[in-house]
Amino acid sequence: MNIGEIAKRAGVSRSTVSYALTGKRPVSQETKRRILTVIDELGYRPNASARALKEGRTRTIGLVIPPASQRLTDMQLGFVASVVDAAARADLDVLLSPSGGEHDRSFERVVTGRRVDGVILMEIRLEDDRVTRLLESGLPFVGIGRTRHPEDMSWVDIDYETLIAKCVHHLADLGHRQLALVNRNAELVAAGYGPGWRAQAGFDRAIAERGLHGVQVCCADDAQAGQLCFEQLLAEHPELTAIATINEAAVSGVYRALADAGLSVPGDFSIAGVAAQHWAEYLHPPLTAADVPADELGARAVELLIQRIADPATPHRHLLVAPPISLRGTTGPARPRG
Amino acid sequence: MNIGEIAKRAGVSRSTVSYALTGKRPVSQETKRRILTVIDELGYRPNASARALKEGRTRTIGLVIPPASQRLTDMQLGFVASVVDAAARADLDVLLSPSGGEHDRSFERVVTGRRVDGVILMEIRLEDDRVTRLLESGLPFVGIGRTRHPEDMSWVDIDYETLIAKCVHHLADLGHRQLALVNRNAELVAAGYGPGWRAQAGFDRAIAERGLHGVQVCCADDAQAGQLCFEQLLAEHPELTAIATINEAAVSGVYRALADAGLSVPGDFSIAGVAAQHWAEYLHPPLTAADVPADELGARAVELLIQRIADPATPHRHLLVAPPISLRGTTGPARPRG
DNA sequence: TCGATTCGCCGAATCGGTTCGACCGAAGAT
DNA sequence: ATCTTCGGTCGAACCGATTCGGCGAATCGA
Repeated sequence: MNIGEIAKRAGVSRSTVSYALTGKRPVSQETKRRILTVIDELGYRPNASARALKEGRTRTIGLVIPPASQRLTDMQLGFVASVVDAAARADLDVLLSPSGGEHDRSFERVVTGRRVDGVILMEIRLEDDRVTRLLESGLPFVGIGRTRHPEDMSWVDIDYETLIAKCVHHLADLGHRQLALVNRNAELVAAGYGPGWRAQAGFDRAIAERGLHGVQVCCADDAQAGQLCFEQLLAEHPELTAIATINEAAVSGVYRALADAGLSVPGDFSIAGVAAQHWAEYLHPPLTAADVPADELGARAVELLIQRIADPATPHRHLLVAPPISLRGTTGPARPRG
Repeated sequence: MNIGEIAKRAGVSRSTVSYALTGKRPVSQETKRRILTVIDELGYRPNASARALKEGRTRTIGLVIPPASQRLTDMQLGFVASVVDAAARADLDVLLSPSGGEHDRSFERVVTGRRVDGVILMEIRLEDDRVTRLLESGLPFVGIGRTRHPEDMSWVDIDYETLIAKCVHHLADLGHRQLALVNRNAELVAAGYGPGWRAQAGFDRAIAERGLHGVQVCCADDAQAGQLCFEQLLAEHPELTAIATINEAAVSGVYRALADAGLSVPGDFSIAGVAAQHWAEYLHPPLTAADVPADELGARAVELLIQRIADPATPHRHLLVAPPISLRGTTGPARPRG
């Protein structure tokens, strides 16, 4: 069922069929009607590979996600969903590549085989081999997240540094003097995961500015870990009265640990964080947090990518979002514990 | 950077380069070495579209997921993750198609443009247009879930009917007489979503067998809805002492509603369900549930699909899993409420 | 009435691989 | 010594689309 078959049955040449479909040259009403009728009867669809070969583009974008082994956080899921959705609206298909490590076959295939017109990259580290590979390959790409040298690439990102600083200031305003930052999992942070480092930088800066005392802990991205991690934190630092966090998946575990310790929120303990809006509202109690518009960010990343694909020479664009903190009742005046 | 360029620089013909890479015909050591050196220097990779065009296969599978608008449940996420993972292990790429409605461009593109060698379909309804389309297109596919005529296709599925019946029997054994089934969201069930209908069938059957009294409610797939829905259910049916559910996302809302009503689990109220193992353990308290091995199911679906792609004439294969119920403490002896 | 446009269509080249038939020289069989 | 076999290579066809140059007929202007 190829274009030649259609041409034969409609009594025209193959090129005429092509022009009838694309409209790139005029075709008479009558001929077009005949062609479309045949196409309809036979259910013909142009072969995507052939078209891609000739046109030099695949109408497909790659989406590089964290490896399947680790559960996606709600925010990451929001990114994926909105990227897929925005791509579908632009009639682009999405090729998924679960790639985290250094040498990943899936990533190489996607980047290197001209399978996609561009790539959206998630979970970027400050130094990221995949970014290097993409830059030297010349393939258009957009990061959800950025490296240490953000001017070299296009990206959308969350301003964790500012947001965590804001959280600290908010808590300091409420009288809290002893704070902790609950970061993402240790390996990720150790590997130079951008949000982890920037959150810590923002935390340290704000702590210093306000003359507070702060500790930082890494915690695996799930509720169980959050619970354990926080129990330990409470035991080692009984002076703490509040935490700031970027680890949305750990928060419900933190809640449990607090409940088990007989501490009320926000009466005895305050929590402020950065989380996908959906998730912050979903938590019980709803989390006072900077509401990250994950859905919008994914869509914007696709927009940027489409522009870069259309004109790879266009200057890099960046979108750094720092949404305001929504007060939902997990932060309150400090009350010394004893 | 095409194969001709490599051939020229290595001083051989294009076919020799091809044979050196694929090994489909012998090439002398010396020649092969020269070719590989050039390829390495220039970083050449065969163009996937050209290869797909000639070979007639794309080394890509399609994964049809629910539309991005609705949040994936934990179980669905498990399916996606394991499919992607299994595909990557088999050196297959995964093209994502978020398709729920009837006429979906993304789905049509994937199915019809020879973009993929096969498809894995999620969220199947008893009567499903997408299955019909796939059957008439002749494209190999495997369902995670099955239609009303399951013999016509290959699938892996969860035996919700049996499992919910088991839950009911388990609760009946504990002395519960007044049960409710908390189903998935109403639109899905109304649209003929297989698990929804089969769960209800199993529920009705077991209720009848044990001479119990049962009600069924549909509930949107999230915690808020679970809470509201369950509050209403408690109010309208104060006689209930237990529920069975296939709606894992709603369970934590149910917990909240119970806590708010001052009812303890399992002292005052029992809950048994069907859920991804990961999720059942994650819940607080951990849910007594049939542990669905979501990770395994996705991998098995990919296996079946690979077989069908290799030989489309192979008879259809089916995998219906009915894992045992893991008792985790959310079910206990009935105690009349008053 | 005749040359210049315009319209509608065709044929052929092209994208970048794979694959098949053929060829050549060297080694083995008879 | 001749015939076969086989390893190693080449050239050309092919997959199914897009696209460009060109060509005949109809239309237009002068």
